[in-house]
Amino acid sequence: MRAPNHLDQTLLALADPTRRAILQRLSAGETRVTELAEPFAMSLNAVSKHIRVLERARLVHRRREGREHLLSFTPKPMDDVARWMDAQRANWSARLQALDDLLQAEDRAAASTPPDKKGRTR
Amino acid sequence: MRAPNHLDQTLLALADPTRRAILQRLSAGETRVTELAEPFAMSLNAVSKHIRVLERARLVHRRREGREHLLSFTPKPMDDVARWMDAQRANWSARLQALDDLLQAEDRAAASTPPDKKGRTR
DNA sequence: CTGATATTCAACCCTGAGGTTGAACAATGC
DNA sequence: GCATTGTTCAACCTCAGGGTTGAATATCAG
Repeated sequence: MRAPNHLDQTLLALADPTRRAILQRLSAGETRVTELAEPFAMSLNAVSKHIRVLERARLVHRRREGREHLLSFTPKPMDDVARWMDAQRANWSARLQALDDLLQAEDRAAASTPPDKKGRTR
Repeated sequence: MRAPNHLDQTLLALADPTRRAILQRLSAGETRVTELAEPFAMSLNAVSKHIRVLERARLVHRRREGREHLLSFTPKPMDDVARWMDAQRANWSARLQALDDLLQAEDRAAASTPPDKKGRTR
């Protein structure tokens, strides 16, 4: 029994072209379910399920107005993803930078001592 | 038979805490498979499968050195995700901005005409 | 009340994801 | 050659994802 966290659910929700298309459509404004489903080559029910996935990930908010359900895009979870990715890339860059510094230090050391075959591949 | 595109595969690969942890570990530098698997409460085989998912998404590159397989993080696919998200949020902001402009225009119009109760619910 | 429209619920199917275990393969050490 | 280490391959299990169809629910229009 896993307890999927928010990042899991957001990324999972985004990992489907239909759902990304839905979000794209919604970022142009509130839309009814049927209207949203119309362009897709699948049943209304299938789209309804996709919407539930997006709601679970809090990427979509539903507002009921009579028998119509109006959906809107709520971008906050994507900010969280962006933050995770930024952190990840910061790590990565930091490591590359450290590696670079190290290599330069080695070069300087090599320059002041008899050059004895430094194999810096790449 | 769907043909999942790169975004799909990248996001799917990222939508799992084990795999995100693997990437985090790898962003600190190249690591052997066994070493990578050690902290996880699952079989080596399970981790090996996760790695294959990451490779399929091109988030990880494998370099064979003797019997050891050295894995490294390759961030490019995450850049693509970042680009998609930026575009998405640009859309969203643009729409909010347009909405805002519209509302302000209406307010100005309302201020210069007798308010005649148009049922703008909410 | 009746019928049409908007939407979900429920049951089912198929495929793939994530895990297991056991065997196979490849490189190393003696 | 032989045992050991690093890693994958293969078969299997269970469960969730994404789709279908058919029925149920809620609202609106007459």
